[in-house]
Amino acid sequence: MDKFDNKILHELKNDGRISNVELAQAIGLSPSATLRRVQDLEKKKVIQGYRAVFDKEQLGIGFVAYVSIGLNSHTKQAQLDFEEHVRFEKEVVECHNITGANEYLLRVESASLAAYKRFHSDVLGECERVKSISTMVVMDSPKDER
Amino acid sequence: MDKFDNKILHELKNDGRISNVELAQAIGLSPSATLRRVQDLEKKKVIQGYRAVFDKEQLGIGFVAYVSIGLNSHTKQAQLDFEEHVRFEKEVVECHNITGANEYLLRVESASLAAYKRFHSDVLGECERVKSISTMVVMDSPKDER
DNA sequence: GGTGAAACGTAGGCCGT
DNA sequence: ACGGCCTACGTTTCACC
Repeated sequence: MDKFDNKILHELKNDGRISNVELAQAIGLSPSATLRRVQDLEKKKVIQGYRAVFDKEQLGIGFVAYVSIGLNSHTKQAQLDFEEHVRFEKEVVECHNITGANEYLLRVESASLAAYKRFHSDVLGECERVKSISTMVVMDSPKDER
Repeated sequence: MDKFDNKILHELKNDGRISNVELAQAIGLSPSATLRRVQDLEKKKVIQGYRAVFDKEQLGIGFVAYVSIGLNSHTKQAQLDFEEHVRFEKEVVECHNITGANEYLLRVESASLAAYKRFHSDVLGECERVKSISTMVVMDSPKDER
């Protein structure tokens, strides 16, 4: 992990589809050496993959919220039950197990407030393990580098 | 935005570097038609870009937390001051303006707990607008599709 | 790490529906 | 307006230095 590798990661973060020749001249190495490094980083799983990023509004995602969830039991089984409950809900984009007053923090992306209400009642409200739900609606994201 | 476009987006979310010919056969169209659609989606900014995703642990990110921030003033100026304060902090990966008891939710990625402590004291503690700080340490992320 | 050449993919014009 | 075919061009990839 020398400065060339760091440059590679920097470039690939900005543009995951940059061509190998462009990448090579951006970091100051030949295309073949660059390719070997990239392949090596992929093999070592430093680079886990590549993803396209989309405009949520144009895809009909008009409502984003972080939802803090408290469970009624602190057992491992309760956690597994809850995780299973949200795993296949496509509106749940992230699920984090956190420290603090509540056990979980979700990022939920819905089409609208109405759609979120449905999610709130039908998914979260129907999970027996859920004790408390606290919704933080995202009004703006002045920084989002993920 | 028909079913072909949706398939394209689905494939590019899974693998942003899939080749056009592979993408074409995955969605059941010819390469040229596929390419035109992809270029069109890029032009319309439905596809905003492509990014490589990395293994944070291998890059020395051993500590991730969501931090809820309350300000001591609800004015627009206070918000702008705070946003400016975190904009150039590279440990702050996300900054969301939210509804609820506190105004902001940050995602912070640090090398270690010690590094986070430094961030907590030197960055957040030194911002005069900040009234309350509540840290939720991420212990696990059973789902993270971003 | 660099060079070169073969294999492969891209990108755009053209035609048919 | 949209998909398929064809082809020149560029890029990737690998054996070799």
